Amino acid sequence: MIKENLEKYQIIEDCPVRNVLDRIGDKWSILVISILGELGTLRFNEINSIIGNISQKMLTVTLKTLEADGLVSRKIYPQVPPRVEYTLTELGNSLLPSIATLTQWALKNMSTIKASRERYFKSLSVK
Amino acid sequence: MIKENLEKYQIIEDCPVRNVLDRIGDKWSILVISILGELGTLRFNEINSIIGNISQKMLTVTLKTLEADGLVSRKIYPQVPPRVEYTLTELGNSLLPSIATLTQWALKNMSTIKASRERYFKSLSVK
DNA sequence: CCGCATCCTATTGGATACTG
DNA sequence: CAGTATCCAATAGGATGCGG
Repeated sequence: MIKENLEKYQIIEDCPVRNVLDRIGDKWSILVISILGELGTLRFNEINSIIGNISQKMLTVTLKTLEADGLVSRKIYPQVPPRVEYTLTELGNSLLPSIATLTQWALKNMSTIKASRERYFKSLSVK
Repeated sequence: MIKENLEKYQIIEDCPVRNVLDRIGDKWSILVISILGELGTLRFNEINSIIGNISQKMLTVTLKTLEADGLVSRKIYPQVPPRVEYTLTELGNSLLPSIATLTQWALKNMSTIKASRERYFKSLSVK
């Protein structure tokens, strides 16, 4: 009864789901997508300011990865100093509902989870 | 117009969303939750077999973390050799729809994303 | 059977300095 | 302004061996 489920979950070559989720499962992608989804088009330093504690390097690689995956589009204005704007693509927008569902779940249950963690670690120190 | 959004996204102390999403954003949690969600109660080695390429250590820490967060319950049968069963809690079950939405999005769009990546890296090598 | 402990490697991500 | 390049620290995660 379990045998027939093996193939479904085993990562034979490269699991399609993990292949995609690994990307947005990093430290900043979901946050950047949420911000762009809510505020629309933003410049590099605007995103930087909004997040506040992201390093320039990580914002660069996050945006580059999202651009490579086709979730974010990048528009360069050929002027000095340069102006670069980022916007969600249609594909990026299609991801918003899923992310919203997930973050809402997180918001709703975070206090329960935190309490559970404390209870768990307290029970460990007793043993 | 951006100022009033600052506080919302800046990670002043610890962002509640990231605090929770960091956990399920690791390599195995979503997979384990999906498997338990679909197959119900499973023993340690059953999950191990179904995934196939997970190390024993990582399955242990993944299950322990999910248990600490209250997403998975652990039942020990006091016998030799030991028998330990894992099941989603109600909280764990409540996460299933969100995960399903996300994985369905991933499945639906993975080919598009893969194509986008190839196009992107091909355009890089041209420059 | 179900782990835990240890060691080791690879990857992630931050800090800093520099460029068009 | 919008990056790139380099170095470094922290963490994640795999391999192996042992134990109840």
